[in-house]
Amino acid sequence: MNDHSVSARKRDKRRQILEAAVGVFAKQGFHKSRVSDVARAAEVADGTIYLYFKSKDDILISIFEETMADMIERVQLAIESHSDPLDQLREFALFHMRNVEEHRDVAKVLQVELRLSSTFMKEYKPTRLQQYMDIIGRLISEGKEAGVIRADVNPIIARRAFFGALDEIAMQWILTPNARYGLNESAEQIAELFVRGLQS
Amino acid sequence: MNDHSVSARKRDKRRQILEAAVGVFAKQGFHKSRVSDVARAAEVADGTIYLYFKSKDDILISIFEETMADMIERVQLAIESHSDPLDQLREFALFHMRNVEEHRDVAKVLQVELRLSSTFMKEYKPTRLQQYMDIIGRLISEGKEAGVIRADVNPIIARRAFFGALDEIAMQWILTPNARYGLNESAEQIAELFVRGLQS
Amino acid sequence: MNDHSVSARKRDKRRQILEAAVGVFAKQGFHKSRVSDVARAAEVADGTIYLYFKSKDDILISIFEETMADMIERVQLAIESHSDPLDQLREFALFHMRNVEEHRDVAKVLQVELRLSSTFMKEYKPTRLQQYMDIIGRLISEGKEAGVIRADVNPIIARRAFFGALDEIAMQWILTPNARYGLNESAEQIAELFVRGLQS
Amino acid sequence: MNDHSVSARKRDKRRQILEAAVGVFAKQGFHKSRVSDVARAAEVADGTIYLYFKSKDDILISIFEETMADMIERVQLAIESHSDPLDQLREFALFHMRNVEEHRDVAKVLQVELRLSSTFMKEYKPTRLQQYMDIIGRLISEGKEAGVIRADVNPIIARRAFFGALDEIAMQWILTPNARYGLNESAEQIAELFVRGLQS
DNA sequence: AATGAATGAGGTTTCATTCAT
DNA sequence: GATGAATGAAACCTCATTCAT
Repeated sequence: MNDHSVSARKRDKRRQILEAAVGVFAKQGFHKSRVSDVARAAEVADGTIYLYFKSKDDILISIFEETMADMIERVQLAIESHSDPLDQLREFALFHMRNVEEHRDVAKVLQVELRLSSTFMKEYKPTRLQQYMDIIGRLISEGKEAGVIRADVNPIIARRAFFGALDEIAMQWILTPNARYGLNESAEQIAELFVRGLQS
Repeated sequence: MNDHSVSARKRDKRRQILEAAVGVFAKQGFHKSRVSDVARAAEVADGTIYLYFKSKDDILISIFEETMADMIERVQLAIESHSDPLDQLREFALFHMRNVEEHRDVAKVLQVELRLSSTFMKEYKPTRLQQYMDIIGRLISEGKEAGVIRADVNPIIARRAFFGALDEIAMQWILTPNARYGLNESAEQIAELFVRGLQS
Repeated sequence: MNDHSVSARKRDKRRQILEAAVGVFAKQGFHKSRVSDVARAAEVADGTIYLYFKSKDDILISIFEETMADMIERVQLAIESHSDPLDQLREFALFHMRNVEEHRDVAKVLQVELRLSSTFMKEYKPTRLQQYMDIIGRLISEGKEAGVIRADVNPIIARRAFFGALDEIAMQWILTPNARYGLNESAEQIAELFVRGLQS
Repeated sequence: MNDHSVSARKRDKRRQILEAAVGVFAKQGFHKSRVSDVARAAEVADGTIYLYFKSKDDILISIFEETMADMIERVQLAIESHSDPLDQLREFALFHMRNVEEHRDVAKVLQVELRLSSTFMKEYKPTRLQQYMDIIGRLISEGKEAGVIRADVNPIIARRAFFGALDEIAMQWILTPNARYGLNESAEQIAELFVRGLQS
């Protein structure tokens, strides 16, 4: 057995636990999920979890970190196909909502459960979230430089407002079993609102 | 002892507990606050709390309910001074942020602690929050009827986007001890964004 | 208002509480009954109970004491109509069971609830119960002197065995909603057993 | 480590807790004993108790269940040495009392503490006690068939009367530190009483 | 005598984490 | 690396009782 296969197996087991955790947390909620529930779902022993994660919270944070890293990468690819910053913003909104729709379990854990965890938002600094929002901020700044966005727009405030709008709608959609509006329509509406609101 | 003084004393004690709870929850967080911490701060015995509230969660929910009821009333008064729905929306944003700024402790409990409580958002239906958001929705609908807001705006999506934007900024301001931007500037920026975004 | 009426009213309120307590304890069980439940049933304030009884346990003990005092008096009247100690024993059994049947609530409290109270049987010395059982013991001793009961019967053991037999059957009847045998038949059977068992 | 030693150790720890519990409950009473008292006596952590028992009540019920199962087995062996049902009844009485005398702590827990526990006698159906009493009933029925016991004896009533008599005496002996009569004499007296009372 | 608001002690159970095997 | 038995900290709430009015 060579090094590669060992570390590959290791990564596999880590992934195995992470995927089991997403399912368990989405179904029962983070708080109500016991570590042993995750262990059972991942088909490992309780103690094994602690070979890969520092704590129960660390599992949640890892889900967040890794999902966000992936999203940051993919959203950048998605917006590359446009050149106008405003079109890119629209693309961002569509991407975000499509992502929530396609990975409901992951989205539920990130949107709902993550916030119910007392460590998050307080002790943990969500750098990844910052990075994700920074993409929005960069687009706004580029728009300002290109003259398509009003000069008096504060990119720091605007990017957070944009993200807040997307986030609130996504949260609602996740919590409501049968939402009245699809996320696609919501994304379009929000994009339209902000594009009009931002442009010179 | 007449009826007035008795029920007044009773109301007083309830308020005494509620105010102590806001302080304790804002400082230590809801989860880390013990009922006896609230009792000590309110200068009553632990058991007394349960004469006025069903449970620890009930204290949190009562803070929410009563603060929201008050805000709903006051925001309606605040927007009455304007007649244009778009001006009223701007006033709403300013009112909301002014409120967060002036009652930081209460805002912190509502914005942060309430969401960390596992009962809330899941078992408890936040009717008051709905009512508060409904005011935004009503302004948008009125704006559409008056022709100052685009006909293709979906008020249900837009009101939630507007609230989400305000909420995200407020959350950030509360969690960041020394925020770069005052809430007043943020309110203006968001109002401007949405007014431009919504208008025909 | 003269002394008589005052103390009469006092006795009335005491009785009022005692009767309410029997009902409440029989229905909910002593342990699950709160003092305020008894107060509400007796239509007095919680504190009033403590003007008449030292503690919650004291209510239970008072029910016991007063019921037993009454039963001791009445059972003596009942057995007076017979002269043969063995007939008197039979009468005792019949009286005991008739009493359980006719005052099911009181019996339930005495038989079941009293024993579930941790003070009773341990700290409290049930003198009245002793007195009640002494009547059986006396009948047995008289029977021995009269020669109708075997000389080798130990009255102290026999009286407790007799009471234990009655008590166990009564307990079962009280706990079983629809008992297979009426208490009258049980009394006859036990009497027959002991009369035959005791006689020379 | 082989399977045997693992499950043996497991059984050992369970027994360790059970034996500690008997001692603690007998000394302090079930109600006054805290789970941590039992844990300390058994030299395990508080939480370990809950790996073997569902609740504090479950410990008590387990003591009862397992002791009764053992007694049922042993009393049947004990009465096998006789063939006459009346001799067997006598043997039963002697066995029962000998058992109480030899396992005073266990008997105290079963006789006294079990009844003071509010769950028992009310929610829990004591099947084992029924089985134990059934042995008496069976002996009586066999006696009737063999013609040594009166035809008009109701076995259901008689068996409970017999058990009640034994139980009441045992209870008294356990509660009275220096009882006047040994349990052996009491067993003989009760056996004599019932044998004479039952026989044709 | 009557009230009832206020008191405050007290204990079971869960479950994240550890560590000997 | 993997296991899973063992650990032990931690806090909500009830309700008998008191006492100022």
